[in-house]
This record gives sequence, structure tokens and C-alpha cells, in this order.
Amino acid sequence: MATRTGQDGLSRDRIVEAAIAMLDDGGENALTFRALSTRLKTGAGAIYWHVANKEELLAAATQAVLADVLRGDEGDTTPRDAVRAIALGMFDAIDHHPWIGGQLGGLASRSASMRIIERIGQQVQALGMPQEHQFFATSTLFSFILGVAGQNAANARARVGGRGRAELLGAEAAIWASLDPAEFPFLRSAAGQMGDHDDREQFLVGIDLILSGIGSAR
Amino acid sequence: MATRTGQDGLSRDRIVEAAIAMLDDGGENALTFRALSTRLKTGAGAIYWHVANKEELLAAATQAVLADVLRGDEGDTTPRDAVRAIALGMFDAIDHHPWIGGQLGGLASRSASMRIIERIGQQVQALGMPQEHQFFATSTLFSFILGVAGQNAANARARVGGRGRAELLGAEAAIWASLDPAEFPFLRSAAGQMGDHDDREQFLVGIDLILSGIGSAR
DNA sequence: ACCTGAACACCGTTCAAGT
DNA sequence: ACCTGAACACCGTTCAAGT
Repeated sequence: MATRTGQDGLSRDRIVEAAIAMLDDGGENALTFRALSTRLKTGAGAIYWHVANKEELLAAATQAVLADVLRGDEGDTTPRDAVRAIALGMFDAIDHHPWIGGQLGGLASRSASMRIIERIGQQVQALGMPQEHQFFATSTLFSFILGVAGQNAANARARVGGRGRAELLGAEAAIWASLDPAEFPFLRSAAGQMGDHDDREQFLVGIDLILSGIGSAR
Repeated sequence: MATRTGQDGLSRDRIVEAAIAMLDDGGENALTFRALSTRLKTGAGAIYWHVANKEELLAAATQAVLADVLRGDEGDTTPRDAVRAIALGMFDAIDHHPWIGGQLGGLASRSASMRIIERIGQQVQALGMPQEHQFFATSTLFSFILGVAGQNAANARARVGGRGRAELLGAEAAIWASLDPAEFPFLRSAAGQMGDHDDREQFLVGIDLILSGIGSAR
């Protein structure tokens, strides 16, 4: 893989590479076949010789970005740590390429999802869950990861216009803090944590929470 | 709310109502301002008098569809049952209107998300979690719900072309069952459950898993 | 105040024609 | 085999003009 045929001459890999770059700095809306072909100094329709359509291109980009996570070997850590490592691998990929959050659920990137579910499932199995519950436990972990991915994607979309993460979070926290305490007691009390939490830590706490649920259901 | 001014005369409510109907039976791509204005027997631009743009329209539709879940009162059930009730309310809304799965994460429907987080948060509080952990526990539950919502949305998108849920699930299970057992031991062993599980039950198991994680972290 | 509908600036995708 | 670029059938959105 990644057999670049050279600087000139289109290739699926060069197209995917360029698509990822555009997605990374402009979000999903920034990826158009016209802009892509301009960047690649080729005609609008040329891309279709290498890629069936936009959906396939997005799926290929998603797969490329998740390559590391999809490949990984667990070594001889505990199942618990292995799950955390897989999840964190996903988190970091999503963090660097938030647009994959909108892709992971889709049918087009099903083979990537299957590999991830497989890796998580093996660890859930090793955790000693009874057979009948392994499937549900694994999909709970996977759904949680997808949920975080989707929120990251949405946040990144909101960020395209300007403001950075800290600014956005600060604004959100300010809104929470200014709510009617009779109607929104919880949000008010959590406004502080909303304002300065660490996304990665929050994510890990979620994984741990589910893992300890799995532990107590064993 | 829902003050229909009559059969004739546009109104925000009539527009949102029509938009929901179109989204329900054609998915997100089926909602265009042209098709919408045809259905409402009006001009393409008329809608913009009542709605700022498509994003706002989608947010309004999402809010309308979640109205019941957003309003609800918990009565005097246990916190655990209250969380399950809120979550199931979300699940059913998502099940009937899968397109909201793509909206919930977004900034446009933030006020809806805030209400849901508030309701869940209050119950997590009642569950006896220490203050510092309530925020993370609540957002774990919320992220999980969003993840399931996103997958439902993606599945519904795949279904637009034809095949129903059972068919799609059967096909997926068949793929899992035919995988190389050396490379995909987990997916193979779970193929049966993949084929005939109940989505609602799977969702509830996830909620329970997180709840029991919360219980043991208390 | 509210609606019309043509017009603008885009899209993804196709396809005859070139090399 | 691979690429070009015009053309097709759409989009969301705007806005002068109507009532």
C-alpha cells in the first residue's frame, strides 16, 4: 500500500491523501471534487477513474486514517488496558481527523468498524464475560466511542467558522452558568467542569465506567 | 405551540411538520427546499420568511420530535428507572425518526441536548455519585445514547434504497459468519446474536452496564 | 407582512472526445 | 489505459417584484 507511482500521474493513494488534507483543514464541506481536482491539477472527472464516488472516497479516507488502530497488536497487557489502548487510539484518530466521526457509523466504512469491533470483542471475551453477554458489552463500548466521535465531528464543524476549542467550551460553560438554577440545577452545578475538562480524560472515564460495569456483570 | 393558522397560509409549524414527514420517509436527502415548497404549494423562497435556513429547520424538526422526551417528569421512580425511562424515550424517538441521529450532536440542536443532559444529570446526582464525577458519568450516558442514535441514522440511510431492517441485519450476520475464524474469532462467534438481537434490548443493556459502572464507582 | 419565482453560485456525476 | 472539460440535473439561498 501507499505505492505512489510518482509526483505526476493520478493514483487512488494520491487522491485519498489529498482528500484527507482537505478534510482536515476545512471539514467535510471543504471536500469537493472540483477543489480536489484543482489541488491535484487534473480534470474534475478524472478522479472517477480511480474512485467510484464521493462516498467511497470518504470511506477510503476513513480507512487510511484509522490504519494504525486497525492494524494494532495487543501484546501482553491486561484486557482492560488493551481496551483502553484501542479506545484511546480511536480517540486520537478522531481528535486529529474529526470528520471521521460522521463516517464511522455508515455502511461504507463497515469493514473498518468490523475490525474495531473484533479487537474490542476479543478483549471483552478475555475479560471473562459469559458468551451471551459479550456481544452486547462490546457494542456498548463501540457505541460509546461512536457517540464521542460524533460529538467531536459536530464540534469541529462548529469550529470551522473561527473560534477554537477553548473559546467554544468557554462560551458553552458561560451559558450553563447563566441558566435558571430552578430549572437547570445540574447544568449549573456542572458548568465549571464543562468549562475546563480534558476531552481525553472524559473519554477514558467513560470507557472505565463501562469496563467496571462489565466487571460487575461478570 | 402547534398553532396552525389554518389550512392555507404558511407558518413555521406547518413547515416543520411537513419537513418531519419528508425526513421520516425519505431520509435527510429527501428534504430539499424545492420539494418542501412543492408539498406546501408555495414558492421556493417563501419558506425563508419563516425559517432562517436548512440548519435551523432541521434543528426545529429535531426539537419537535423530541418534545415529549424534553418535557417529561420523572414522578417518583428510582433514579435508575428514571434514567432508563429517559433513555428509552430517546431510543424510541430515534427509532421513529432516525434522521435526528445526525442532528443531536450539532450546535443547532444544543438547547435540546442541554435539556436531556439536565434530566439525566439530575438522576445521576440522585444516584449518589460524588459531585466531581457526576459530570463525567452523565456525559458518558449521553455519548452512548448519541452513538446508538448515529448508528440508527446510518442504518436508516442504508435502508432508503430498499431492504428492511431484518434483511440488512441478516446480510450483516451472514458476512460475520463467513469470516476467517483465525482473523475474526469474535465476530464469528457473535454472528448469531448479530442476526437476531433486539435493538431496544441491546440499547437497554448498554444503559444498564453504564449504570452499574456508576453504581460501583459510587 | 407575506409570498413569488427567476437568478446566482454552487454541487456530484456522466460521457464524448482526446492522448 | 487514463485524462479532459463541457454538460446535466440537481442543490441552498437571495432578492427584486408583486399582493
